[in-house]
Amino acid sequence: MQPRAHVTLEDVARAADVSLATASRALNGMRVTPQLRDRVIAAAEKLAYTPNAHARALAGASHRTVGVICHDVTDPYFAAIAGGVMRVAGDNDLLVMLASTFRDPEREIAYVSMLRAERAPAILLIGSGFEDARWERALEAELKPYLDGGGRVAVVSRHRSLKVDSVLPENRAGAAAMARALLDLGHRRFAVLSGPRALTTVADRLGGFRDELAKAGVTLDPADVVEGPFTRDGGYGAMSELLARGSAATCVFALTDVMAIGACAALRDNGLSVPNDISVAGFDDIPIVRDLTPPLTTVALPLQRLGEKAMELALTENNGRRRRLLRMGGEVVVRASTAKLV
Amino acid sequence: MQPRAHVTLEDVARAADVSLATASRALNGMRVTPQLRDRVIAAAEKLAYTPNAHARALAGASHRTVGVICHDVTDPYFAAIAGGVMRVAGDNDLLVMLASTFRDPEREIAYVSMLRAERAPAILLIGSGFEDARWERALEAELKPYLDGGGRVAVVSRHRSLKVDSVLPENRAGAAAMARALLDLGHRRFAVLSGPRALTTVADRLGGFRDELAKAGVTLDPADVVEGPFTRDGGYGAMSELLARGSAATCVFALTDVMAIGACAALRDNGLSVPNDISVAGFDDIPIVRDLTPPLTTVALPLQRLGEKAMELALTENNGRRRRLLRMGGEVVVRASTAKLV
DNA sequence: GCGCTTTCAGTAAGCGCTTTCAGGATGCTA
DNA sequence: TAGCATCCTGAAAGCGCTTACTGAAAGCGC
Repeated sequence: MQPRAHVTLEDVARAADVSLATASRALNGMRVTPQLRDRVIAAAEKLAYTPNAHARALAGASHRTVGVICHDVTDPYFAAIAGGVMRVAGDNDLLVMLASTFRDPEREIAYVSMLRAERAPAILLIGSGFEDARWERALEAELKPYLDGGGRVAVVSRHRSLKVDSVLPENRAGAAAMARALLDLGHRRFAVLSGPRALTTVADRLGGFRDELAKAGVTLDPADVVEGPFTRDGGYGAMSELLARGSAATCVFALTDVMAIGACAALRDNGLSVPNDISVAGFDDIPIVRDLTPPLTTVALPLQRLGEKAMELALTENNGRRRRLLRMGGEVVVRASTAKLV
Repeated sequence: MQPRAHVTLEDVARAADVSLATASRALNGMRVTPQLRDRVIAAAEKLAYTPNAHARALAGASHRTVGVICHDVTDPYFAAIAGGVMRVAGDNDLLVMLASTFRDPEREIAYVSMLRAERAPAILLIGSGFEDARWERALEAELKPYLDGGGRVAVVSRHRSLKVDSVLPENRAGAAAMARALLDLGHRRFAVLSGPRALTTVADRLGGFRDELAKAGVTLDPADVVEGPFTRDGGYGAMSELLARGSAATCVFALTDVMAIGACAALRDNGLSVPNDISVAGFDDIPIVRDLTPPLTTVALPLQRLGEKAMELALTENNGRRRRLLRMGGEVVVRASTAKLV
């Protein structure tokens, strides 16, 4: 038998000798005589029938694939959050579509647009927004009609204009707490490995850290703030740059754990010991940092929970009033990568 | 103005005062008088129109979202491969939909079925298959009609029955090479931290390792092979179990790097030093293991390349003849986690 | 046994889009 | 200026499915 390109419901109906409507009903578990239903199901199985999701969606049946857009699934930070999202989605019998923008605002818009086109019931935006008015307007322009059309949106970690449910990790206060913890250890001269200024997360963490230091009368020398991509290699490069500049900092605060990992590698490659020669702290508490030697001091964020909460928000009605889950995490976990200065 | 639930092409056509056909053509860049086209585009923008992807797909337009199914995006191994897939997909202007099965065969089938329903142009299956005849048949039953319907499928790392293009990491020979490398270091008593027997990858790696040892007259004591989940905690647990058993092994081979990381943590927690007290080796060469202390000896797989190749296979015609990219990677990289036994 | 409600299968009307086909301008040749 | 090819535009036919709506048959009370 020559296989048909696609087996349709009509084929099934014909094979079972029933009408289209009956076939549809039988397959969707609606009231149909058991005898007919069995015939339809048998026919469907024999023909390896799979309903065309597009036709189904078009005909009005809701569909169950939510979209999750993050910067980079390859980054453990996003992977952990996505893990949380998928957990809750799985519990609710939803399929998850994960997309990476690789921090390209254009691509983010493209994905939102696509998800909108797919009539996904919900879109989750994970990760820092950009400090870019043009992008903000464009995203707004995509999201507004989507929301008006009944779409649900929840975001993790972007607090700007968007009028949607959000889960906000404690970036600013977390960084401030880290400043205090490091000051308590006796450090007075700090360096910061920063990420792209365009990310709101960078502004928050750097600001929180700097302001708290200022309260203690410690200022951050601009030469001690090095910017690099939010990646392991970005951290490596930034740390190398810092060493090249001959910074006198006794403690380096990397704005993400991933960068901190790169920084530690750079230090090791330069024959410096953490924390004996220099202390290193990170932010996020991604799972791996506990297993590093030395384990990394960092600001703990309940990553998996952030994802779970975001999915839950998107799943429940908000009655048009935006909800915000503030102050998620932000506690400093002091491990062995930071030394007490005597 | 009360926002419509969904702006349709018809709304745009009416606003621009043209026919449906013209609106469609204008928006799709087909030949239309510039004047009309501008009017249509202006109207579309004003109304924040986004074409309904389902209607479009149903009407026959091809769509550009490929599906990637892996065991767990949260695992750096899959994340790295997925990264490669996305790179190539991005270059080809494709959107990628990532799904995690969490090693549940049922869920894998569900995702394939869904992707089939979505009429995704290609499906990529990443990661070991299961040694389970029932599952194999069910998957076959999903894939066959999909392929017959013109769908493209490529797999990474599952070499069983499936008649589809595949990229096969050098599991068996890689493990054998590792056995030789470890023997060369002088080790004679080994332990293996294994994954679920149901995974073909486990059979290959364990078999390759064991057989190569046998060639050198070294046998693997069954008590020195501990099974656990392919996760960090799985490795931790398996290593703990091994210690509890009082194994005399001088070298532990974990079937994946992720497990090896857990194993190192367990050893550290037990006050044992790697590699002084015991050597540890892994498999995969996920990016992080270079940054561990000590950096991990492992079998290097070109993870990103595996993903890229798979995507490329799925993108190019195979004329019904299945292609296999064999012997990808498999070289042993000796780092500091394994010591020479004198 | 008659008229009523109830149950269930079938008919057909879309969902929003692409695309074929046909027809009306337009421009060109002779 | 008639005749023909060339372009565009619009009308309409689906793509495969869901779901009113319709109507027939069956079950009920009197």
